[in-house]
Amino acid sequence: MQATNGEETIPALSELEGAILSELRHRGRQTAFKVRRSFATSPSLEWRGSAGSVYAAIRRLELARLIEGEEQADRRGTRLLRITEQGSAAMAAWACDVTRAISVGVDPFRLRSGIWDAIDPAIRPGLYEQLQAALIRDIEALKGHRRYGDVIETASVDLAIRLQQSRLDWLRSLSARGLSER
Amino acid sequence: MQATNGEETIPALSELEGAILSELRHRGRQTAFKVRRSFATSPSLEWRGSAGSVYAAIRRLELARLIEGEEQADRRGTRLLRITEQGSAAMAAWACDVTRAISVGVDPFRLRSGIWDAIDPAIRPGLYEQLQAALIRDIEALKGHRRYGDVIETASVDLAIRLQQSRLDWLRSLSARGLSER
DNA sequence: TTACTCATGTAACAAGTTACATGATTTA
DNA sequence: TAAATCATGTAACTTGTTACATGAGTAA
Repeated sequence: MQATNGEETIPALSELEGAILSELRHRGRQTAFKVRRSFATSPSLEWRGSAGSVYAAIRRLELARLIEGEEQADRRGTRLLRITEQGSAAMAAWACDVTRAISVGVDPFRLRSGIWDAIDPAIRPGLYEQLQAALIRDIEALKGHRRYGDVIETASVDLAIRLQQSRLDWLRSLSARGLSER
Repeated sequence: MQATNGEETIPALSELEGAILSELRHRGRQTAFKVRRSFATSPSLEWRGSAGSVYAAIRRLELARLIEGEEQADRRGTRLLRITEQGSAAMAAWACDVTRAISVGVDPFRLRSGIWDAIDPAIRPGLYEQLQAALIRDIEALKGHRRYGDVIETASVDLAIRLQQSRLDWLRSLSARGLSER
């Protein structure tokens, strides 16, 4: 996120900042703690939503007036956060950035896929077996998760299932090709 | 990546470090510059392979003795890098880490998918239109790219195409559902 | 000889991570 | 009342980013 330039903010939101805004937009007033926890239970390893990142991002968003906090009459200093109108606009711009939205992102599977073809042929079938089994388990877990999620989460989980399924299809297409060649 | 503990290295390679090792493993001796350039032309926005990160990662990998450099008889200080045996082992461990490999990663499309459903209905159809058009263009570009890539890159490009296709299918399933409801 | 590509990096900054610290409130 | 959960953060660190600096070799 960039700083204010004196007149107006030109917020190029990070993925975390966008996600925090959308969390507040769709679930209403939340404490920072709850925002953070909703990230912690996300199905991504890369997405820890650590305290250090979330509280820092919230401070940045508040400075840019994209969110506001209200102190509660509470001895533990609970603050309820809500998104401002400018925040909604910034979030919409972030969500509708087509170039960024369709970017392939950081995909650990894709990054490793080229290597698997060249590893020791003695362990390769076992690895493919493990990958397929892990993908199948993950798809099942996501399907279970989908039942309890709300509308906003459903899209995300649905896409995660499609991603894992397409990885699985790719692995199976490798095996099929391998068999036909022998 | 973790430091040596006096006796042995326990390298938990970052994605960049793993990618550098696999680049050297599969394309043979390379200058840091060429490794870097091969990342710069990658199809990911999140993957810049900036000078700062690549040269720093190479220094870390060299300190951990996962790669070695040889000075060339050259007045511009060209150094050819190659992977060591320990480097190959570390790369294999990194590539075969099933849990990390099947992680869904940071997916900008999935992160935004839940928001699109709730944006202004006046602009939503246009957005979906733009997303579909951009995905189709990207798939065409990837297909063109595939023809010139080597064996290692083919897997990665193939998976990128499958990812974009599954996003496109998801968008089309939304439109189909939307139409049937009206 | 001018411009481009190859090749090395550094400096300042941004934005994550883990691990820790502190205390209030609720539940078993 | 003990343990779990809610709630706030900070400190030290890691690993990326952009933008800049420097210079050698090559092709127009």
